[in-house]
Amino acid sequence: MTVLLSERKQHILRAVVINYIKTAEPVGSRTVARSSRMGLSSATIRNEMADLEELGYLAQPHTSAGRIPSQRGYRFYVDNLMDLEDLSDADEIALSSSLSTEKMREIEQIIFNSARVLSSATNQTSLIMGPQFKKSAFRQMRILPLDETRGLVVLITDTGFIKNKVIDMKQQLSQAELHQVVSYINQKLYGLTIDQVTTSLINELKRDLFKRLEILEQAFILLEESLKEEKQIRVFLGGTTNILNQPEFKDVDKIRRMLNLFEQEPLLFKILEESSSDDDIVIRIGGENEFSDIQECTLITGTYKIHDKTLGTLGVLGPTRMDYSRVISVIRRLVDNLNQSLSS
Amino acid sequence: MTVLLSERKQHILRAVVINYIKTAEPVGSRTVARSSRMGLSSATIRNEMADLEELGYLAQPHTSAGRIPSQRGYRFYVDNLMDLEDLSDADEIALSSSLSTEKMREIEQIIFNSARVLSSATNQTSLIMGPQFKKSAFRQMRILPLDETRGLVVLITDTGFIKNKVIDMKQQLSQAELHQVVSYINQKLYGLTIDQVTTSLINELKRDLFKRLEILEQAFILLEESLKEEKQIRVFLGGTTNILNQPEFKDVDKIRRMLNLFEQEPLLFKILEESSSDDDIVIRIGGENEFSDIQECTLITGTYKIHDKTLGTLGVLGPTRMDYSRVISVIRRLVDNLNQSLSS
DNA sequence: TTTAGCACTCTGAATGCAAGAGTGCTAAAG
DNA sequence: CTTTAGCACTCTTGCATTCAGAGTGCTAAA
Repeated sequence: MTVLLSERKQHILRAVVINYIKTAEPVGSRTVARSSRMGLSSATIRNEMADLEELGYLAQPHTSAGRIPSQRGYRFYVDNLMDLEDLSDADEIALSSSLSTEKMREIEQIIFNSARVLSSATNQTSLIMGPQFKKSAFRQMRILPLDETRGLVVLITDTGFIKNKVIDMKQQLSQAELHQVVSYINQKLYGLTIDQVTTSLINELKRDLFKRLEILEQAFILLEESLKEEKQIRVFLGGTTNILNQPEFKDVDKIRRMLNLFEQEPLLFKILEESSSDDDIVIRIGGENEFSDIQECTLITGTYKIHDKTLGTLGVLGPTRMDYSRVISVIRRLVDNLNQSLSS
Repeated sequence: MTVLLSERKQHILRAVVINYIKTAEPVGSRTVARSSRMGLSSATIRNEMADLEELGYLAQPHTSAGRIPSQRGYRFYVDNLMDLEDLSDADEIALSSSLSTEKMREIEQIIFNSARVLSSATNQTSLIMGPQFKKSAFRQMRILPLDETRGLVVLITDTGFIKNKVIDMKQQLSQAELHQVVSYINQKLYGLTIDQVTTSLINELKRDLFKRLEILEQAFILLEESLKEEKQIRVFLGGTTNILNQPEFKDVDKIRRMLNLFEQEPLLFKILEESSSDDDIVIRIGGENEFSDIQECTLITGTYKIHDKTLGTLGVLGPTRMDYSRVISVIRRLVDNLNQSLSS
């Protein structure tokens, strides 16, 4: 996989990719000859392009059409030819302003907002996976009496999740008793990730406490339900309609398959998880994706974290013909922003 | 607006509507002659259909095509001709099973699930608006100390909303003091709807208490933010891709406009609110809709409530050619179900 | 009042044609 | 040996034409 292409071929490949990204039309030799001012005639370019096709970097929709980059061509472009410019000042301003909308309080809101910004900045569909509840560490549980027979159970994790549920208590409970039970639970569970709070552990707790208090059964139900419920983590989508603007999706059937995918959260989750890594940014071009549904697409993802602990992944999904450079810059920017906003 | 149509015309109109709903093809005189066994030849039917067109109940896409119902035709059908059958046993079973998935705990989950069920039972896109936070009555506010410097503020309404926020307290606060403040607030706000808790009322409270305690500022922030944040109520969508299956949406441009609409929650909210009423079920056919974006669609909505207090609205949005009878039955069924599940 | 018959209209699919874009190849020029 | 000009060839796209099929409206007879 070493670089075997002559300087000139690289130039031409680059020109084709850039041009195709911009116009979505197969690009012909004339166009390349004109755009890359290397003083060569279209005939020469033609020969080189034929070679590039032979080597698998370009493809031809049909004889006598221009060339379009193949998956391999994009890959080579991304790895060797693309220059990553910083965002323009205008972009930078636009982004900051739509992100910094004062301190948003809910973590969900931050994520949701990011999805919106990401999609509108890239004109593609964006996906964001929020912090995973199950990987969060149990911090504490509280029970707040509401009236004689009811109480509010609250469960808090280190990543800022707050789950709650109103429960009916069968008997009245003294403050002291309540306090005792709750602190016992807290002591047992503190620091464990939600993943680690297994049903058997809960049952064990129950055994310890049940003899004394049958009342809190519903508090345990909250715990147990939390475990189940969050199997599928929420994935936020932005700009799902952007995909309709792409000329590669003018076929209703393709659109249907794509939108269908978007409605299946668990699948989206898998796709994102699959693509998340400790690396900076992951780029999956066409067939490099595991999932057959998106093998005509490119997925670019970044991972945001806090104190080296991975929180979630965000990314952009679009046709392989996308503005790689720009999308990468925007994702970088958003990852930075999330890292920062969430460290509070 | 009295019924001026002869028995026979009604029969024919009915046949046309039913047929068109099923096939999505303009229906011609031959088809009607065959399907409605009234022993008339196609020529006779033809004359009647010409009359019905004159009267505005039918329309012709072009000369020498069959007829399709006009908006007025649908309206007449819905008001006078449609017979509402109960759901088939099979449907009934399918619905019950997907609805009764044990007691779901979160109100949001119930709503969300209903959206899914509604869309898949009707093959259309469904919209559901949850209970309106702002119309809920303040029940109580609590502050739960977490550690020395932080506390959890919890806000509870009569419709089961639970809002919470972790706050930093600048100074430590004794249990007693805390209790005093909180119960003062509760006393002042109890029973008011969130709508009625205006900024000025909050400021008044602040004035009363500030002198004593500057610490709780953030608790007030929760209150204030709750007011702002929930301006746009969540609208849940189900089966947005169903619309792609309808032959009337085979144009990418229409699809785009539709999906775009779906991304604009505030608009959806308006549409639903507009269409909600104390009546049982509201049907808006084509141009009867206020919003120009959906004037090629029919919106059928039902309103669910608890103890005569309106909680929210749910509905189905699809092409004017939809299976009115079935959709109405399903919506009725779901409204009943929601009324019941939410009365706990 | 109903019906049979017929001319007429419109759609949609199939076909053919011309223009345009781009290629591949060959032969000449550098 | 590399580059370029020229040219024949291919494929798409848009446009016009044709033709069968479906359905109508009208007229005249039952």
